[in-house]
Amino acid sequence: MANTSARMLRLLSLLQTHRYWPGAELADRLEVSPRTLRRDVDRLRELGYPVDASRGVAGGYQLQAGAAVPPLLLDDEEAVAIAVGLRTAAAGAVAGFEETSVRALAKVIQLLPPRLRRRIDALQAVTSPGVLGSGPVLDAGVLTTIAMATRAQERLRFDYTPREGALSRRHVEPHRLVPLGRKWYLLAWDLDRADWRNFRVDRISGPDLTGARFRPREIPGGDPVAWLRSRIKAIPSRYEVSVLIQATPETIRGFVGHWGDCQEVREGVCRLRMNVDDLGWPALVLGVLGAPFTIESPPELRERVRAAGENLLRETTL
Amino acid sequence: MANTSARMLRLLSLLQTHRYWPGAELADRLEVSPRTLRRDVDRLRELGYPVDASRGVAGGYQLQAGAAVPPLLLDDEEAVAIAVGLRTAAAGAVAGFEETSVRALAKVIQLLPPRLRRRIDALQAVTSPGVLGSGPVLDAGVLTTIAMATRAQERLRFDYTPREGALSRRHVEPHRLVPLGRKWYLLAWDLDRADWRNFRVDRISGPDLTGARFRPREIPGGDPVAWLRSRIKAIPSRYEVSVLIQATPETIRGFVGHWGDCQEVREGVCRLRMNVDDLGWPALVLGVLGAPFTIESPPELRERVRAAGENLLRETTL
DNA sequence: TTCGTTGCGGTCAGCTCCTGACCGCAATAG
DNA sequence: CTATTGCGGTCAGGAGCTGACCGCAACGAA
Repeated sequence: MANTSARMLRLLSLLQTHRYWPGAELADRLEVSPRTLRRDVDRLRELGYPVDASRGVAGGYQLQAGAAVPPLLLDDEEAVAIAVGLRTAAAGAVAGFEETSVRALAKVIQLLPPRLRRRIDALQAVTSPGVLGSGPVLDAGVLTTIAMATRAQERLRFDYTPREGALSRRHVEPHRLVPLGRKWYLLAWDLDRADWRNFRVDRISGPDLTGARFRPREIPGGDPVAWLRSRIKAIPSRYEVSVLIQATPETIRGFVGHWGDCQEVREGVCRLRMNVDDLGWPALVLGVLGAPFTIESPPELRERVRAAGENLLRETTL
Repeated sequence: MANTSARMLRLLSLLQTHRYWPGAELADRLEVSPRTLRRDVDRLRELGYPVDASRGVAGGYQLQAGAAVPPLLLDDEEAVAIAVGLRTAAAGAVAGFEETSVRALAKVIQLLPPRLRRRIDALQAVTSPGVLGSGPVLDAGVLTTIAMATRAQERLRFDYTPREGALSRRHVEPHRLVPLGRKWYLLAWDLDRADWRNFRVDRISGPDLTGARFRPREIPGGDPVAWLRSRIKAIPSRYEVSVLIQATPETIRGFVGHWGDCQEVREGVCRLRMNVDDLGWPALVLGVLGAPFTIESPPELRERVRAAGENLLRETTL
């Protein structure tokens, strides 16, 4: 408690919160003399954390950005916000960040006190609406639990419903979570079958950490992603969509964000390209934009657009 | 360097990464005797970080979740993932979390080394698509800069384009960022006008931190949100959407997530309610679901859906 | 069961380095 | 110019850190 290390952490924490601190106040809070505070600040600087100081009336100390990421000292709210944000990103809201996000999430969650975990779970329903038509909605709790088990090298039990076949309880050593073609896969050593298996995360339910540690086995070939790709029968076929739209690039980007690439081909006309699994999404973008358009590819989109249009015009009485 | 504090941080960092560490290896890495390592572990425990130890062959140390959030020691990737996730959440991907997210984001960003900030900025285009039809797309960089200025109590200059009137350069003391009705507002003391003003963040461009500190003034009344509400002429009128859809609640929730409230009114028919600023979004939902529906309110939605349907059926050649 | 491995914690001597007090100096705002 | 605030040198005292050594307690494999 009266420890130097603890005091340094508290000092870092103080510097991370308010931003500008008079030296006297810091010294007071840390219950040391101003001289010792100056020494502590020096120590932080030696550790690589750039602490700025300004003199004169209303001078003070301030932690700046440095070369390394300093230990983040978070309060409850911030920690929850970070976890929620990461969950959203992991669920696919930010393309290309799924895996990194889920790794960071596992780290954060593991360190979080149980009460905060519960708060995050309670907010589970509040995850992003996903991307329309992006396929089955992933249970963020399931994903998180698996990520934690993978990270902690803990055996995992869960219920699995294969594409065809009945639900069964599995017992595995989770090896790695891989996002592939908009879906999450768990690559694991199946203890009952004594072999490597992959599982689609959206088919997993009721995951339980067993608490039993294991020594990670070597994945054959060494590259989990390559191995997974070779094993998955069908990566969901994707459509390459290309349409011309009579609108400004800004308007279009406002709707599709980064989910599509928008190029102006001539004054007032843009070519929008996107890769999707489901054609419902581009169809509706066209509908809601309400601008004249031409479908270049794929042909299936034309069918889909027609069907969507007819459905929209056919309001019924339920 | 050979400091105890530094060593404790390194130990915490090690315990946060791999998860299970044999004592001998930790002692080796920290270049101390095993006895000292045990003492360091004890110190961590005294500081409130629960470090588990298991004995026997393959024993080791492990950091568990405790009562407080320990200092998060992140590597570059994790830090970037967190920032990107928070940005996404702040941009409105997670309802109700905008403000908390932006506060946490400001904290994280400020501590991040410049090279990581650049990486995040480079990923700016990769923010979430927002919610379709949610209005103007917010520049995450602008929002972040303002949040940093607010947090750091630094004066801010930016270009502002009011709803009516010409662009002008402003110089303000940023007081608070408030998300209101799906838009962000900056509440600030305008230095040129010597009065409180509020600014819509999506009308702000080219924000610059001046580096000049200021002592925060008292907002009249003390409640920034209340003050802001009273000043904003028109909070964007919201529509209360209510539709009947012939589909299971699960299907509908899979698409709308938490953005709507879905109640089964009778077998196979649900009532979906949502509050939106823009009718494009509910129109999209109806279209993508592709199920029979009845619009209960508002009447404008019927127009909108009809227009979208007709537009879809009228492909042209551009 | 037995045995090896690994963590636990007491004790001790040595000494590092932390602390507070005191000082004069430098930068900054008004 | 002056008050305020941070900077850093020096010193003496002592808190507390370190490594070495010890026997003990879990744990798992043979």
